[in-house]
Amino acid sequence: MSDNKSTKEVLLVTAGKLFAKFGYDGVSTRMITDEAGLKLSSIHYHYGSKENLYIEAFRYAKNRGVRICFTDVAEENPALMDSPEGQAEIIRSTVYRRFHDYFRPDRPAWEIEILMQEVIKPSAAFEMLSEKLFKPEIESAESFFRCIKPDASELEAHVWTDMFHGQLVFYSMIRESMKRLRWAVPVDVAYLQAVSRNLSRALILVLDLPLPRDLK
Amino acid sequence: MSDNKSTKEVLLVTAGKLFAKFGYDGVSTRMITDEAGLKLSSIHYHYGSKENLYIEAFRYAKNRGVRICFTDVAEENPALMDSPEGQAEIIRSTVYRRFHDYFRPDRPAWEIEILMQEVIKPSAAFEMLSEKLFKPEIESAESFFRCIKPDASELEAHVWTDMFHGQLVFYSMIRESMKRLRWAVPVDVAYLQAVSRNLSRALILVLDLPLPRDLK
DNA sequence: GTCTATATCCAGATAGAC
DNA sequence: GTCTATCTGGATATAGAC
Repeated sequence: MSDNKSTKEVLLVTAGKLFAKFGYDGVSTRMITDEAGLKLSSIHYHYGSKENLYIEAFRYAKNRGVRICFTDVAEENPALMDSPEGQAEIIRSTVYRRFHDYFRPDRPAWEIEILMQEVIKPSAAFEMLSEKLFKPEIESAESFFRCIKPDASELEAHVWTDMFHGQLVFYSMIRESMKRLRWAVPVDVAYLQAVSRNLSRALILVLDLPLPRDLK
Repeated sequence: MSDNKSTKEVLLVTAGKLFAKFGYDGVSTRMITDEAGLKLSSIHYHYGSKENLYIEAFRYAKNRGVRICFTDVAEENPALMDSPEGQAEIIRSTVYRRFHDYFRPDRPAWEIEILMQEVIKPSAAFEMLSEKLFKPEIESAESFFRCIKPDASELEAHVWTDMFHGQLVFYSMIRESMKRLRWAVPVDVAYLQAVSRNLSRALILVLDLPLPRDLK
């Protein structure tokens, strides 16, 4: 048996990092095994094929993290839904926690990037993803917005939802090019906290809710 | 000579569409020529290499459209900078015109997508782009924000700028997956008008400027 | 379980007839 | 300018020794 499990995991994580960075087509099996200090055939022994290795890395990334949505926060403290101040607080808290979940420094960036790649360039794995990961997410946000603004059109609820998810997708994917465009200003924890704060303010103001004290 | 120019153009547009959709690595030269109804060697005759064809398609896309920025609109009517109402109007107008430029129905989507791909997955062409396309764009937005909010931190100016460009990148890239996630709600002209309206409102409110009448 | 060697295929590019 | 035929390299995957 030797350290079977360890080798398999090393392959998965090494592959995950590379797939997240260069995309499925941009990574060769040799790149993965060279990087991992293993031989080419180890991929086929442990995973059968490159595609299957991708799917496993993907699944692994999908099952990590917390990914709290608006409705989860609302359910934690239902009284918040009753006042505009409480509704604003749900938004502030959800945005903050989601940014924290996605971008906390001890979380490998590839785990988010490999998921976001699918949104931008859907592959064969997209259906699996969209049902279990994206759709519940989107529906939660939309139902929250429609609940606090029952007079809003369906279109408006979509657009508000997109504003949230759009920022998450954007900052997950553009860190490399940001490094090259604004080398003096790193997209680090402080930067993303400012983004989170700004996004909360934007959503709360656009929804015509009162700003919490610390967002004034 | 025969119809030399026409063949060359057909190759460029066909390749551009495919590169925008599948990325550079995701497209083979044979895919391009099959799609165009031509033979493989036509690429090398007219463009020398696959990479060069990509760069030419890229250049072509880069040189189309208008891409008005905040400072352009401000310069068109300098008096607007003097009042908060005018500043809000600059934002409204810039966002509207930019969305119109990017997403108007008679504009082939690939011309935008091939540019945005570079932001998400920078290639060898990135430097060429970033100097002439992205950097001026970013600097224009930042200098506008710093001009109307001189007390804001550098970080805040960046974050506001990102909110604008983030939405443009997001809606340029996610149309395919949106089709599959929210098939009942097409991301069409009406949708993108709602997005533009919402983004204007968000920027104006976040900057603490007065909302124009039609955005109330 | 991991290695080497190899099979098979498809990519980008080139040569040369027409 | 466009074609067919071909070169060369790199890709995924497999076979079989250890």
